[in-house]
Amino acid sequence: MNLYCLNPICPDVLKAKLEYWVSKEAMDIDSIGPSVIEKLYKLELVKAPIDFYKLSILDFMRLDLVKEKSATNMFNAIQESKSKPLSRFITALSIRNVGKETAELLTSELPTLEDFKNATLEKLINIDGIGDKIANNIYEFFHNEHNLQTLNEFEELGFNFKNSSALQKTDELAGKTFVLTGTLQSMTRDEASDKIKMMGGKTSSSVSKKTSFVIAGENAGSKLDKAQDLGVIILNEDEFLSMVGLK
DNA sequence: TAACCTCGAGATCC
DNA sequence: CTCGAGGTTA
Repeated sequence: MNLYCLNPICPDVLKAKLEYWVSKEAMDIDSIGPSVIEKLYKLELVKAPIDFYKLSILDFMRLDLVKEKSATNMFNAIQESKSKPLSRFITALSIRNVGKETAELLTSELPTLEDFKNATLEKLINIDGIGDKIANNIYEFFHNEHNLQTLNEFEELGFNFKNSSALQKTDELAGKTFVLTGTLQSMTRDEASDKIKMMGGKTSSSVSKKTSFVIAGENAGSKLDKAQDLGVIILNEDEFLSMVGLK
């Protein structure tokens, strides 16, 4: 069972949400990390994600962490994040049990923020992969007065949710599920994952008997052991690159 | 047979 | 968490 801090203004929870907002799987604002957030929070410049978007370059310089150049980078990174895909924004909201994968699933059915606000419980529950828990979490989030007010503020601050241009997909890997483990030399795991999806395959984060292939990079961990236990086909980097036509 | 329950497997969350 | 299989109930 999971335990959560029940204090609604618990500083550690608030800071964790801010860190999650900028994290790679959410808004991916690389130039801002835990130490900047710690200072912004301490100076009461940022208490919630919306506050990031009200900061000036001078505010960053006030932190005594960086000079003008880095401060400008941080400011720009925040402004640019306003055009990230809606799925990233939904992920970043920290709705319980709604992470990257669920957010992507949701935005494929609900392409605009309005769709989220208007979605009925029934509509949410009828989305494949969404059950009553997540449906309720989403519904409640988008029917909470404070949340709606904040969402309006985001929109007023210029969020426009550019969706990534849909490149042409193929179906060579249709029906195949891949699990990546370890470090690849020629690309990151995200890049490999994108390539697999572009070719119609799926990626998963855990190995099971439904896994078609495990791609093992350097220092592969327990997923490799599990693949061996289950007799799942294991590919090294070269074999994977050949399979996807990159070598 | 529909409604309800529990449980395991698979996948994801943070 | 979600889902579906399989058992139980009425």
